[in-house]
Parts: sequence; C-alpha cells; structure tokens
Amino acid sequence: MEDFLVEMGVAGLTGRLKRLNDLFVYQTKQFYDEHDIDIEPNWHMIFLMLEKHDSLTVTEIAEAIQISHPAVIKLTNKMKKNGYVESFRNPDDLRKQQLKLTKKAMKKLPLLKRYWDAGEKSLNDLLNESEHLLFQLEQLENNLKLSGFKERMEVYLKNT
Amino acid sequence: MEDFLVEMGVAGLTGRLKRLNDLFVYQTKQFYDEHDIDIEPNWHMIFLMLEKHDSLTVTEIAEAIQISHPAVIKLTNKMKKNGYVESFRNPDDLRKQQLKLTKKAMKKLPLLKRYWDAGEKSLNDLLNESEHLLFQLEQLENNLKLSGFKERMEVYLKNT
DNA sequence: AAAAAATATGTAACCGGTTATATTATTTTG
DNA sequence: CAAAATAATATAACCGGTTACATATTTTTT
Repeated sequence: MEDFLVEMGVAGLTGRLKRLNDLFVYQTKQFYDEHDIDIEPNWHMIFLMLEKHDSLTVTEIAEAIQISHPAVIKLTNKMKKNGYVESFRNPDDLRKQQLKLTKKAMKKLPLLKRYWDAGEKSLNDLLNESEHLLFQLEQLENNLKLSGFKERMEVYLKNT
Repeated sequence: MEDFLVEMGVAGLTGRLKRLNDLFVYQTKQFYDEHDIDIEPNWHMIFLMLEKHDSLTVTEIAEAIQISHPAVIKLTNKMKKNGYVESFRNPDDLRKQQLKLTKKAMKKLPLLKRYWDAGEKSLNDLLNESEHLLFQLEQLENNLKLSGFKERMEVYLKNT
C-alpha cells in the first residue's frame, strides 16, 4: 500500500498535523516516565503561567493557552491531586478560583526547568532544517482565521 | 494576558499543531453542512483509497492512513450506515472483510470531487506563502521518528 | 496432522478534549 | 434598589480517537 498521506492535500495535512503532535506528546510522556517525574506534558504551560503570575483564574488560563475552561479544570484538578496546585476563592469576586503553585511545585521547578530546557534545545535541533516552521504555522493559522478555508472553498467552487 | 503560545517552544508547538488541525476539520465540516453533503471530513481519505483500489480490508486502510483498526471500523460503519460503503467476506481468507464503495458512493463521487478540488486549491492558496510547509512537516516527522525527541533530550540533559 | 503462533476483525473501556447545561456571584440597567 | 444580563465555575454528556482484550481463521512449526 503506497503512502497516501504524502500525496493528499487537505486530508493528508490534517492527518500529519495530528500525528506530529501525538509523536511529541508521546515521547515527552515517555521521557517523564523514565525520569520518574510525575507530571504530564500538558501541564507544562500551566506551570509556566503560574510561575510568572503567582495566581490566576481558570478562565485566564483557558484563554491564554486556548483550551476550553472545563479542560483547564480537569487539568488543574489532576495537578492538585498531585500536590502541585492549590486554589483559594478570590475575596473580591467570590466567583473566581485563584489557582496557585504549591511550595512543592516551586521547589520542583528548577529540576523541571532543566528538563524543559533540554526539550527546548531538542526541538530547536529538530527544527534547524525547517527554520521558519513555527512562524509559518502561526501564519497559516492566522490566514485561516481571517479569510477562512471554508470561504475560499466557496470561491473556488463557483469557478468550476 | 499575553500570548504564551508564540513564545513557548515544545508546549506551544503541540498546541499550535492541534489547533491548526481542528480549524481545518471544523471549517470543512461546516462547509459540508452548508452544502448538505452528508459526509464527514475524515471519510475523504477512505473514499479516495476505495476509489483507487476497488476493495480493501480494514487493516489495509488502517495502515495506509495510519490510524488504529478500531478507528477504521468505526468510520466505515458510519459510512455503511449512510450507504456509501458495503463489505463482503473475502472467500480466500474468511478473516478478511473486503470494504467497497457502493453504487450510491460512485454516483456521488464526481460531485464530491468538485468539493475536494476546491478544498485542494484553497489549501494551496493558504500555503503559497509557506511553500515548503508540507515538506517540512514531513521531514520533522521523519527526524522525530529516527532519532526521537526523547533521545535528544537525554543528550542535552547530560550536558547541563 | 496437531499444536502453536500469527493475523484480521470486532468490542469494551478509557482518554483528553469538546459542547451543553446548571449554579452562583457580580454588574448593568430601568 | 430590584430585575435582568453577564461572567465564572462546575458538571454532565458526548466525540473521535486510543489501547486492551476476545474471537475466529490461517499459517507455521514440529
């Protein structure tokens, strides 16, 4: 069976994007496992945000890393269970849950940063041949958001 | 809240890959909806494969488009329910289910192809600024598979 | 040719995310 | 200031995929 993915535009692209993502996540997870670090790849961003901002609400995090707020709740609940995050009600607005890194998390940060650094360097390594990839992906995303794929399809469809 | 995703390497990349993919899938789905085509974006590849090969088994499809075989079964079951795919046992090997496009599917193909063509052109449009994106993504995937991310991380970790 | 191993499919349980819905607190408006 | 609208969080139900497990058939080994 020949390799369909290469030759097939749209369908192929989305498959490729997904698999690439999975590969990164999977390998990072394995790396954590082998080093006995009880954190998950998708906590990385939340760690970094909370390090920078001391305490943040669920929605602030959701918006910043662009996932739904139920997803943030699930993630941070797990982080709480592992003792890395705690929360308190914001006294000025009782609706808000302020999320915060625990002491345990702060203490572990330097170690984690060593790992993340290694990850960063490895990624740069992998990207050295495709320098502008990140930029291009960002641009593609913006193009897509502005005058979307759908609208373009309509135009082309009319001209056939 | 500033834009974390841009500045953050690995974590940012995987987020970006996922969202880009979602955007494509979502917009394609919407497009189908508005044109009253009762097919789903992820059927595209299977349609194309079955058009080319007349009849294929579950595992052949799974390998070619690189998803798990239970996923193929779910997809094709839905396609069957919509009357686009049928199957028969391979008489030479009774384990195998041969999947095949129905007459209804064959009749609808020309129409679908017009849509897919428009999609293809739109994608090229979007990629015209980032010419080598597809190639680069493929290369990144290969690099990643060969000497994986994890192994690279180990190396960098030792040098700190 | 019988036993063991491998292959193809199907099903169940799970996973990380989503949207839809509910509840509570705050802000805006008449 | 009461009523309505909005915002923040929490939870439920779902979705598209996965891995783990079960079953039937074929192939290999002895």
